[in-house]
Amino acid sequence: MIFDFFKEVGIIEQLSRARLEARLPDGLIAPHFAVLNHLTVRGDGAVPIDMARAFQIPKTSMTHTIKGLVQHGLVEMRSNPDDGRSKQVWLTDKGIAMRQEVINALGADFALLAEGFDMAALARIKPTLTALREYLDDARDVTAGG
Amino acid sequence: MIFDFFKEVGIIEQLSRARLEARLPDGLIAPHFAVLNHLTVRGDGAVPIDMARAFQIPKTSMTHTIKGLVQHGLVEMRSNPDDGRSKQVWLTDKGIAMRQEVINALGADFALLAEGFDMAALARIKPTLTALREYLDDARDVTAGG
DNA sequence: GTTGATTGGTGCGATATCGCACCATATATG
DNA sequence: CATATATGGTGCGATATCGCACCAATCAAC
Repeated sequence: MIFDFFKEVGIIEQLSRARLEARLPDGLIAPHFAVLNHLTVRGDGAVPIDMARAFQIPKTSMTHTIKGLVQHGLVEMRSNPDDGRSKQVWLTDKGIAMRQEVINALGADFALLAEGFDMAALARIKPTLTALREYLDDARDVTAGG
Repeated sequence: MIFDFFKEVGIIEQLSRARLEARLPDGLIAPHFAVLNHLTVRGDGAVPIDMARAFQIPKTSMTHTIKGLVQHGLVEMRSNPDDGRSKQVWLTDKGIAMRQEVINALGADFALLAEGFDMAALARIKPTLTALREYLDDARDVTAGG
């Protein structure tokens, strides 16, 4: 049944998140890492509201996550020269280093996974997951029956 | 890359959870529904600690979730005649009815999804997801590099 | 059977999520 | 350019998650 499909997705998300967070320093959780990663991959100095939209979370949640990163010295907030309302979030050297360490540790985790599980099978189903994600993303505001 | 696989899983989880919660009465979220569903599918009168283990969450979290369901009159707590330490969680008529209404609403959501997305493709990749979930589940305590 | 260890539940505190309200700034309208 | 509207950020309160500590009940070891 299709309901079970999403149940499996939920469990895998929970288990993989637990493994990620086991690699993070005390006091940091998945959303913190997601921000560091976003800044690295999509470009440093992002505006908080833009990341909130990218993650599809409320802006108050993003404010809170960034505050935690600032307190740990992993990012710093700067005023945005182009817009006095908004700010920019910049990685610190410590933040760059910490993300890299986590990436390295995750590499070991993935290597272990590859020893016991058919990674090619995951690569094979990834396009379908991507298509589903894109569909759900686009149809975000479409509701059945009101 | 394999990292992106889990990223897709995370996003799909987030989007599907949002859609589920849009179908729930005010004040109830996915974990509440998960408990109602568990009691319906796996058997009524479950012991809280057993559900906490099934969901792989701390027992304090389960206590909290059940408390919310009790306050909404959807389940009731009874003492366990077989073990004075533990309790049992039983669905109320209201709880049974509420779950069914949500199931019905989700049916409409799934029908809408089926109109725009290839459900057979999801059915095709489900076994791989199940295998991955089982693997991660079994290897829960195995760590790479300590 | 007494005693120590284990187990199930919960109060409490720290942190997370998020809606509401508010303020500062920017943009649009005239 | 004065004013209305929109936008970005944050304080606050409600609820969620979860580790720690504690208690009651059970089980294990003798």
